[in-house]
Amino acid sequence: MLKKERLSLILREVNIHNKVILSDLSQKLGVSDDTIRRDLQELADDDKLIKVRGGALSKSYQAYSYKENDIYAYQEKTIIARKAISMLKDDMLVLISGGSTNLEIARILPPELRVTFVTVSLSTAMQLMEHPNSETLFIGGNLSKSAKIAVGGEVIQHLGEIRPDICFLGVNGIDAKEGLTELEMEIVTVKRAMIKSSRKVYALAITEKLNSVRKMRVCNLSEIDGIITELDPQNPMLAPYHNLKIQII
Amino acid sequence: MLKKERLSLILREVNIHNKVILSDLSQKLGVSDDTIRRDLQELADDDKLIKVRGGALSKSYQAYSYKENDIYAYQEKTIIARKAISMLKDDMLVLISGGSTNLEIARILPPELRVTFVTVSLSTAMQLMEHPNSETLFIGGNLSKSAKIAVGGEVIQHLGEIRPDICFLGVNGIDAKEGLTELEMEIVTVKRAMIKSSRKVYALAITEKLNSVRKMRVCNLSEIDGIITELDPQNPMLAPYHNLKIQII
DNA sequence: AAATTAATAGCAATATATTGCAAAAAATAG
DNA sequence: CTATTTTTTGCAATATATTGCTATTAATTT
Repeated sequence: MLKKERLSLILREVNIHNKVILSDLSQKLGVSDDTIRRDLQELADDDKLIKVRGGALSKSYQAYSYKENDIYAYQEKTIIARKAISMLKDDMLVLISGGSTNLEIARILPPELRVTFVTVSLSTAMQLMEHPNSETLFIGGNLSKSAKIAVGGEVIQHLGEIRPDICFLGVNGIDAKEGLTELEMEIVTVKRAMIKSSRKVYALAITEKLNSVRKMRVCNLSEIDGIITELDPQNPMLAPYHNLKIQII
Repeated sequence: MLKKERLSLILREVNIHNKVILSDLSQKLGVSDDTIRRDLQELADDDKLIKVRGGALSKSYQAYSYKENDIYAYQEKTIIARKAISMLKDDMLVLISGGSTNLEIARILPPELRVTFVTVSLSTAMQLMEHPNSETLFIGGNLSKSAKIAVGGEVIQHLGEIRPDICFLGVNGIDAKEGLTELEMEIVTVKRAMIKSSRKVYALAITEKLNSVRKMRVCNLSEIDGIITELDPQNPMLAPYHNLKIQII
């Protein structure tokens, strides 16, 4: 049996039953536990399932048990959020993706700012509701359980109909050569549409995300206008990005 | 059984019943008390529940005693939610409005249920994201800060394009003569569109809301199919509604 | 105060993970 | 096709996690 076959069988199994037991799989497929373990690891790396001790759970099952609600790298994200906010002016139309850095922007938004936000992210929208002077437009569609954002054709179409002044894009992977990368195709599609519709696009990236590459490419860095990090723009870590004719903020 | 599964089940149990007894769990799940104790400890460390001597309480139950406004009349709403859920069958298209009773439905939804939800409410959508087997479609539009739901023409238009099997409508005011009433015109418009598009419409009303009238009328009671309350359908308080040829559940 | 019940800590048995490694299989280049 | 390189696989040794058990302590009830 080819490895690919095995992988897709495993994936099918986990999607049907919401869980798989490692030892069951190794027996059923006639390979060693180690092989299955590596398979599950690989699928987990690709975000296709959740690996747990002794087996795996489907991504949707995961919901109940492990939710990452702690705000990781909080300090860094606040710095990025402040830089981003300083670029906003009254009456702008601002497109804002999901992710915790964008959530932080929504949280620390100055109350007197009067802008209209457009978003596809439930959490971001929720936070924007707290702001007294801004309007929020939510672009609806099928909701992705993993990212909690609206995805699909309808979203893309809608994004094509607006022309935001600025877009703050949370990133999963960012690399000078490979550009912006993501884990899920659905999200890639939405982000591409966001980039296309906006006059200016800034990627928000904490140091940790710098020079990391995921499976799916969103775009080259030349297609966006700038990167906002928590570092000083002159920091040597940002050197690889200085040759690219994009702003480093 | 995988550990994560067990944790999920416990969390689910505690969310449905508001409390769990340690020994009940160990018996039901066929593991030792110690294991359950450690599980509860772990979930408590993750802030998913409140560990108490001999068992655990759900966080929302705890919240009930703190901030009454948030999860007011929690018990009653859970009863209504259970009744509503009993009407759902696999593969249904379910339109669900905002409000805390609908939130409760989303919260205690049986994991194995496979339905597609359509909603305009951010909070409801957020909660539905936790469900492993259901799809959720969010109808986007301008977000209303007070109700945290999408409103406006786009929403109305979209609602006209779907044909849900059933609609659970949270209500603000309900009265035998005046019908369903609301405080804001924007919401009235959305609710009317929801009623119009759905094959069956059920209003969710805790006793407290019965016989109350707000400024804006949504519809007469003859225009909906039934009322779900936490009371026994034969309860005298419901007498005024029995003449109306609509279901009392 | 005595009896009951639950929590804690330490321990042992078992199950699962990780790592490095070598053989086998597959892919690639010549 | 053959030789070479890369990937995949199973294995062994070691490390870690999970679980149930016991003894002890703490809390609660009678």
